[in-house]
Amino acid sequence: MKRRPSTITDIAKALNVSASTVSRALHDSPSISQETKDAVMELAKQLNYQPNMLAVSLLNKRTKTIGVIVPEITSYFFATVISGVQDMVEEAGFKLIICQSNESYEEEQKLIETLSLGRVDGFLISPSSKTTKFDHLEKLRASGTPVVVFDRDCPNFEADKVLVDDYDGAFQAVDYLIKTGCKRIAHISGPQNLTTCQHRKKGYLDALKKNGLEIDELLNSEVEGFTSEDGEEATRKLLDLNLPPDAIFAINDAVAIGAMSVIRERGMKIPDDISIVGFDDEPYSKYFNPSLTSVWQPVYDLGMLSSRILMNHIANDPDDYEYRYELLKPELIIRNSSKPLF
Amino acid sequence: MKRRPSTITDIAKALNVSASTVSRALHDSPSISQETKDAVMELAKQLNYQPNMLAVSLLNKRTKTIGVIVPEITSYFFATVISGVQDMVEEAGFKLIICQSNESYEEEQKLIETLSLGRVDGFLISPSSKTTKFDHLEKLRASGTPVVVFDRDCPNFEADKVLVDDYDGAFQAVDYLIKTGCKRIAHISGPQNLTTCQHRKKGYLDALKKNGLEIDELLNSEVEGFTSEDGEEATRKLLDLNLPPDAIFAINDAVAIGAMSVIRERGMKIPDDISIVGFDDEPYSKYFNPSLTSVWQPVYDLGMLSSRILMNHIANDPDDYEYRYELLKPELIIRNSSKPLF
DNA sequence: CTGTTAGCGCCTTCAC
DNA sequence: GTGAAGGCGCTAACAG
Repeated sequence: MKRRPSTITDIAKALNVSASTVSRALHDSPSISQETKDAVMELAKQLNYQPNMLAVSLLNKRTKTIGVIVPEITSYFFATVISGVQDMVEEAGFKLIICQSNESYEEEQKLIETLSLGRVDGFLISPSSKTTKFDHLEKLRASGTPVVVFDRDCPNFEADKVLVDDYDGAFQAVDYLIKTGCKRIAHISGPQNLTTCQHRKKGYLDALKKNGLEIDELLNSEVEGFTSEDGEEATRKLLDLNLPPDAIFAINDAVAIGAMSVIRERGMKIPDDISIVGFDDEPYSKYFNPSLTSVWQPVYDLGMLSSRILMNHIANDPDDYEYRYELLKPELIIRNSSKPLF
Repeated sequence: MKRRPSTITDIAKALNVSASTVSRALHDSPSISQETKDAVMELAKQLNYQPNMLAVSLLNKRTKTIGVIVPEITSYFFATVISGVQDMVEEAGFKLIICQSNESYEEEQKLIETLSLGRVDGFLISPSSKTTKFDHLEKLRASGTPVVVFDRDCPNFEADKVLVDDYDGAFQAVDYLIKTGCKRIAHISGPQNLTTCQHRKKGYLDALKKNGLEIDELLNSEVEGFTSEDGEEATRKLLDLNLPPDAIFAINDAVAIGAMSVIRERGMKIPDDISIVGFDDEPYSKYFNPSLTSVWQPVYDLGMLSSRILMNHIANDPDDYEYRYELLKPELIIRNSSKPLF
């Protein structure tokens, strides 16, 4: 049943014309008689001819494919970014090869390697939490492959970057908690070699300082991963302190959810005994009980913008290209896991 | 800065040998002197030579790439399936091109078309909820491209299939609700041209019948999408009935979550006034308040198995290939949104 | 051990 | 208007 796909040469032979003529006819070149065109077109349809993009790519050195590397695909955040990317590049006729590094530096390296061999036209990358060296990215840059870094920054690596103002988001959240009367605000922070986590922590600290609150090291608990289980564990520790917190600002919603569950277990009331704020504003967050106050990020737009910049860079790559740096603004969404302002 | 990647010919010229020799040396062919090999290897490293997979693919007609088409990538279900697929095929050196049809038949068609041009070695497909004709898939089959259909069946289309026993999952859920004393059990069903939704509905109906409960058409509310918002709307209707239900079996967790929120709004108690059961057992479901009883599916395994079957089919494709049909078993996870058995 | 030839499928000169 | 030739990068015969 498996038969060889038909080629331009097949058509040429059957019609007793040259392959070039067929190629031109298929591309509707003006220098081909209508007669020939019609004949070619018809036979092409009949033979179910489909151009072999591999051959075309080999010839003009462009695959119309871009590689996307994310730490993981199952999180709402990255899945939505990808969705935005997809919708953007599709119009331009680009395909996506999506890969997850599983937060591993080695896997990330290998993925870039492999995709390079396939000659993707550009990369969209959010580095793993273990990535601290960027040689693999430098290599891409050296070879002239456009790269856009998104969400998680790669310090000292020059490229187009589309990031979120995590500092601002965190600052807003904590400043708000303070204004609602919280005095001992804890932070469950993420891996500190991720810029996003650094910036959120800094935003937290600066909000405390600005409001004249003392900084207590014990109130900062760092988690390895980003799951609710991580949040549960961190929260238990915080609640076991001699002076437990009256608010928790969590690195993300998943962790916040874990925190809420532990707090409920202990019979404490949210937000009366303790306020909770998350980060990401996942779709479910408003459905929790109480609904979760969280920092919303323009995730879909992040994907759209990153890919637009990449496509632009690919289409038009002068020697004096100036890297773009975009910082998107997050927004605090106030719900019932924190107290109202008045 | 953008320089042409070096090729086998570059190395050959520099070393005054033929391209074939270089090719053989790079592949560590036994018929090449160690001397030459060393020289080639060294220069290759020096020039940062990377084989052009496009050329290789063009030659041996295999791209080591498989196309994955899902309705949407942002749902926990499909994202996790993809994760399983990724982990499986990676070992075999395959890449993934992941695309979402956005539940549109047209987009699905176009995606298959485009990926075919790129000569992917096989397809992993879960059809859109609008897909009722399978000509696009038949075309693939005719061209000899292996296709594995997963989760959502394509009736009358012959292919490898890896599905979940949705009927069984639904039956378990509803049977359990009845055993805990529920008498008026509603079902919020999904688009009925999806086999998954059909089967869940049938499981629901059969469980009622088997237990001698009357079937009330009013207790079945069908939603278009799979979001919590859809669930809210459907639930409002159900609660507004003259004889409202004392339990709701929802097509998935997202819908169930929406249902819970409406029920809380109305001041009713879960599960005392009304029990809720979802489907998918998403990671957050156990963190809701009350935690959600749900039907768990072996999602990751679904991805692993589907891709294993596909890779197998690709590697070894005799004329008398027998399509495989796998039906994975779901499992009811009992939590606090439903009453205990005793 | 190594080189030559040919070709994967397509397109782009350069001829006529 | 159309054809022939050459080449994208690589590999698999077939010769030595």
